[in-house]
Amino acid sequence: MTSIRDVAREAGVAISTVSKVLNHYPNVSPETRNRVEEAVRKLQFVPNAAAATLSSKMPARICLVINSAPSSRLNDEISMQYLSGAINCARKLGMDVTIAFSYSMEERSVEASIQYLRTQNVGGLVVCTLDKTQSRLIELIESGEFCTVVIDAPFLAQRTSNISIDNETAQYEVAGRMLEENHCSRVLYLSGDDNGYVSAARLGGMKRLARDKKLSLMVRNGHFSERRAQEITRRYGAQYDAVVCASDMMALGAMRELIRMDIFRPVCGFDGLKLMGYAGKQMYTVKQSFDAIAAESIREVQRLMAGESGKKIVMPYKIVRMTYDDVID
Amino acid sequence: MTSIRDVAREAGVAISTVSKVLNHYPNVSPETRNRVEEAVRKLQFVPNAAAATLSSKMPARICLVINSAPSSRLNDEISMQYLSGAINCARKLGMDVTIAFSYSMEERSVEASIQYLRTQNVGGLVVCTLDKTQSRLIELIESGEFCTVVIDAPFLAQRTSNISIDNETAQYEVAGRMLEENHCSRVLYLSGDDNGYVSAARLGGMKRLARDKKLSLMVRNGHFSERRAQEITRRYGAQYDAVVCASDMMALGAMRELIRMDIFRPVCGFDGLKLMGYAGKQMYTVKQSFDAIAAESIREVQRLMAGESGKKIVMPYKIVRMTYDDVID
DNA sequence: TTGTATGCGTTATCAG
DNA sequence: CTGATAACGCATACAA
Repeated sequence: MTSIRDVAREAGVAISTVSKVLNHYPNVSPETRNRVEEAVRKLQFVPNAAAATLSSKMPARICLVINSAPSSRLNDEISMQYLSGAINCARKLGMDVTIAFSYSMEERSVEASIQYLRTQNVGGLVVCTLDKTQSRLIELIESGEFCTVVIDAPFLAQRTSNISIDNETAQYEVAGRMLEENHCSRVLYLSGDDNGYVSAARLGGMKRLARDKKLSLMVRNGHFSERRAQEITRRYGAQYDAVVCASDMMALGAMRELIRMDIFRPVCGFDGLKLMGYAGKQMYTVKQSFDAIAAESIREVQRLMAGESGKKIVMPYKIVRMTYDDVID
Repeated sequence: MTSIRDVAREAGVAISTVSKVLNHYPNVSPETRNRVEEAVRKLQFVPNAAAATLSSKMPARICLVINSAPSSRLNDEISMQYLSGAINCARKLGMDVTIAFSYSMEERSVEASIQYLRTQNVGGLVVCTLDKTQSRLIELIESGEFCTVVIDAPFLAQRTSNISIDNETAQYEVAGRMLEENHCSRVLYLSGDDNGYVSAARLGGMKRLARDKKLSLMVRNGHFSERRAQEITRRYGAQYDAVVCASDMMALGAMRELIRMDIFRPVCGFDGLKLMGYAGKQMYTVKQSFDAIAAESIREVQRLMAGESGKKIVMPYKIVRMTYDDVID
């Protein structure tokens, strides 16, 4: 294997000079820089990342914690976007990303996870999907052992940042838009589970809208479950003008049931899954840019690793209408 | 940071002895082994992976090449299963997995990719999704630069293995089962694109079935596209007894169109996506265990890296019926 | 601006 | 069975 030493010899300079060129240090004359770069090309030199991290002692790795329980397969679309956003961004920044699944972190003790991450030279965590049942992961975050960015959950500390869209306002807006267009005033709201960190904010947005627009509002807990959404809609759907859902999956269930009942009620969801195209009718939803969120998370965790302190980041979103034709290929 | 040296001091042995214990070498007395293990526990010692790979010169990393173009979001379910299967298996084997997206490999020159992978200490590749348009990735595979396992494409060489289910037989069986149950003999077959490596095998299976069962068979290229499947079904669906599709997405499109046309024809797909539950009717499909395939790929690439030679691996599958109720939560 | 020398935490070789 | 010690490839403080 060709090393930095060979490059140095080829270019007729010292090893350290090569290193400086490679790492874009300022104090190198253009001339030597050229010589070195040419030698690099000629020898097809490739720096060894392991040696670099070992030498610099800088843990350049970030662990992306994602969720993919068998039960959530249909949400994989979201996870993949987190993944690609994070990986592409990290690669640009020269950081290395390793993947962990949140369910597997729940299977091990916190100490075991910490040990594993340390072994892997992980210095920062990006937690993509978190609910209140994931006690070990939460403990890991709160331990402050690693710089951490948590998506969609309100953790904040010296070395912990959080990032999300403004769920409250988004829910307010998407519901408001749909209700207005359809002249509805009696609303059935399917909220998310209490274990979900975003549920409260979304519910809050809906309640605020109800106050502002003097809506009659009934709230039922759909637990982010398509099946529950169906059941609730079957029972109460006919009595309301519209169904507002705190997630796309629930919106799908609600719409499916309404079609089965052969009554029309506008429905809106939340997240912008492609799957929404299969609802059968067009639907409003809140489209998040998960890859942008993940990219920003990577930047943020890098900031934290550089010693900066944790903060709260709010990302933009869009209200969109999705139909089958927007979605299929 | 506590290192192997500290452990050695604590246990009163040499560094090399600690290393031997850590790596489960045979020639260590149970007594010293215990002393070392205790010291490890006491100091909460965590070995440094970077130093290990640097020293052993063994590239312990595997790059998993997956696909997640925006157009294929609905197939993310498959990619995520590949991902989790690979990562879980690799972790058990103590191998490190890094992720690359196939579209980003097409954006760079082959040399650049090789260089990047080398830098990352990658010794093996697992390519999850490949079609004939991905010329650079193909070139990379054929360069033999890395030990490679290709899923669902017939690459084979000294350091290249391939793995897949028996697509020919699977197509034969799933179509056979469905046609028999529904007493159909006139079949519209929506094949995959010629760019897909599995298309020919699946088509072959269908043709063999047609011969064996004396079916009247019409083949149309659906390009793995839901929309195309719809169009073809609209045009020809009424003239046939059943629609057999080389992918779930096409099956969805076909079924949707049949429902719109308000005629019933049995449809079957291929892959076992959860999304199939949204077809509206129950459907037969071929369920692949993508995570098992990925896990096996990891084991295989490790075998290749150990110097063994490439081979062809065939994985099992199941014929299943999927309905909405099987799928939703 | 360039070069020298030391250390990062392991593994592996080889002598005891 | 155990212990020195030399790599591994690079970064960096320091000397020139």
